[in-house]
Amino acid sequence: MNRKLNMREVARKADVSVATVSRALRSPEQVSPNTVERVRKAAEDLGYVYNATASDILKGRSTVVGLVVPTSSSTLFGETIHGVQDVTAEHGFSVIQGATRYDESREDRLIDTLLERRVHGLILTGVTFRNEDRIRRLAKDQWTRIVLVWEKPKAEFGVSYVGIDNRGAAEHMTNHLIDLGHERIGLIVGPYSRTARAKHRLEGYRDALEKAGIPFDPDLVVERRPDLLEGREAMDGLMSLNDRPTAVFAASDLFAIGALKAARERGMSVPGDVSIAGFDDMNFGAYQDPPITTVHVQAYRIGQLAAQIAVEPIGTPERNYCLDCDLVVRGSTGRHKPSR
Amino acid sequence: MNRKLNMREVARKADVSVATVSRALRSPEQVSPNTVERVRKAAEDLGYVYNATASDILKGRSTVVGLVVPTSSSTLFGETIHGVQDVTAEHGFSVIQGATRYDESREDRLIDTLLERRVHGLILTGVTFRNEDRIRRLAKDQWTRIVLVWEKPKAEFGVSYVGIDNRGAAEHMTNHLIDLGHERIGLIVGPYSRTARAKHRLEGYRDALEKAGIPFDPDLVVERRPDLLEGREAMDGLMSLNDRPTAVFAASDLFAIGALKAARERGMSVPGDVSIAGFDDMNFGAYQDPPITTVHVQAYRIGQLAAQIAVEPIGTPERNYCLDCDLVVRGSTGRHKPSR
DNA sequence: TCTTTTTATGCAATTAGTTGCATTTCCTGT
DNA sequence: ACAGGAAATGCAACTAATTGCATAAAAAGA
Repeated sequence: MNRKLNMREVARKADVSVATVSRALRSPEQVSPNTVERVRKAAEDLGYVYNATASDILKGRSTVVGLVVPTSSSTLFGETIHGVQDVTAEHGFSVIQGATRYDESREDRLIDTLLERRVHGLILTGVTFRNEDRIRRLAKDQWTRIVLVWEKPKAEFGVSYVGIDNRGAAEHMTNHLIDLGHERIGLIVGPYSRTARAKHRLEGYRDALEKAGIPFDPDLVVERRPDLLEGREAMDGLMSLNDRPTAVFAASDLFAIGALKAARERGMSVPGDVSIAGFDDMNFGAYQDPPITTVHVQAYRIGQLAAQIAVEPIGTPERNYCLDCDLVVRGSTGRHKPSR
Repeated sequence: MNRKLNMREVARKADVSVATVSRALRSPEQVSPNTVERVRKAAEDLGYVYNATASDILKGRSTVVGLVVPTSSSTLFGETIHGVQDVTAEHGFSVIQGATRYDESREDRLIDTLLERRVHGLILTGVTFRNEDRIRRLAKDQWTRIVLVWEKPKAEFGVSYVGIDNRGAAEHMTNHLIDLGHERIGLIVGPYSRTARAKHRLEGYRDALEKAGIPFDPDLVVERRPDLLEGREAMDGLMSLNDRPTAVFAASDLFAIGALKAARERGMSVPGDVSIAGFDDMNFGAYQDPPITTVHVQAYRIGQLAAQIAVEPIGTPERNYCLDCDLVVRGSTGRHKPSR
């Protein structure tokens, strides 16, 4: 209806100046109670809504943070998103969000857009190597607060991060499988050639093998985009090998659940015929049959911490957190039976 | 670093006026190729980034849409979010997103914030009855384009919507169970006292019972917040009844997967001892053992359509879509065996 | 060469809210 | 009653980008 409903209109109605309206609504202690009431009533009657964007512009700041996730349809990143939203809301910030869907050009465009919106902070999950340089430059310029999430970047990156020790956790899980007597261990892993998270999980897997003196076999490693169907297909491939693995480390619970289905379809029992281990501890994992052995990640907490860093004033020194993540042993992994 | 890097700076560097900079960057055909080049270079050198927010303010429009979902950690709403993001991005819009987490006060505050950000459109998923009046008023004022999603609202609501016929689909699914010979059919359903989506599913269930001449038993209806654990607990309650149901319609796949686990824990076979039907066709459903019979919903498409409506110019008449959703019969439902 | 037309660029006002400074109003003390 | 101080309010400039109008410069036509 009335497209230009601004403080001027309210001022006219309340018979005061715009300045007074601004003060009455935003810092009422500077205005007489009488006037505050009159202005409030005028605003109410007109249906006036404060314009946060205009305020941001004028004050030369921004109360928006950008959030980039690989996908919005994941219970795991969902928890992180909730953590971010809760903390930003507390500070009066809004969240502009976008999903890359593992597509690098979408990632590029998303970051462009967020910068044009002048986000105060930028929380990046699963950035690809391609954009590393750009991130580093942005961080150095100090216009926006950059927070890398879910991954601990290289030491002298000069960027805040909130992550987990993917490499250590992957090594830990692989050791669990080795301890159960497995020697041929398959790995289904995310796009390790493009993201650090997947790369480090692969490295952890190799570390464990090496320390145990088990030779690395590239045929046992499958690189896939994390999702159920890809996990199922990857598992199917691994199970078709001549000398097939007796355990599979599916480095995402999505892979693991897909793999579980593939095993079931082949009439294989888990963990009787093959053990399956996941990563991330997505809520669905515990509801599978058998429930998935996995690595627990404090996804919500990660989001909270990232948001806390992101909303801090420009110029605040970078902060880093590396969160613990524990092995959760459930029913999908078991002792290797050499009898087969 | 340089906090006030604006067109004025670029203009100074390129030795032209701000007006020329604006034109060179945004509508280069109005400026001589020579100058365009000089301005572009200056902008590049300074690391200038266009300020979309300032442009919005001046033009008195907004290129942001607000998106409210019940939860961000759902593969289902995730698809809708992707649909929204893809279409809005095509039109140069950004998405400010928030999750209510089934909390009404969070919903209130979220809508407040989005209005203060002057979103051009507002896509609302799972609004509670509490906010219905407010929505109706907002829609009438025509400042923002309101789109209700995932639910077909009452006829003369005067708001755009993109939804499914929850009532019809629920009736359809209940009929499926009745056709299989079930007469005692449990229902685990979302907060029907607060959201239309759940309410209509309950009504569809009752419609089917009534038409089949099966008396409605309130003990068989459990109202819960949609999530795995709640589904498991609800199922446990239903299975503890003296005259327990032989089939359970879990009106969300989350409930269904939780219920499946509860049945398993009690040593009951599905569908041998009890049939379980879900709703929404979340990707995990097909990966359960047995795979869940459910109602397929075109979640991504819903998001696309909603976004299309949301980005249309203010004043465009409201549009409505009611999408088809098909029954997907999988392994979790089977014929009732009176032998028990 | 001089006009006419086209093209390019600058000026200044505009959007909405904020804030330092100036002014007015009110209250207190003498 | 009047000065002094405090509180309340208004004025106007500011944030960044856009655009109608005016002017300047270049190109085309006579």
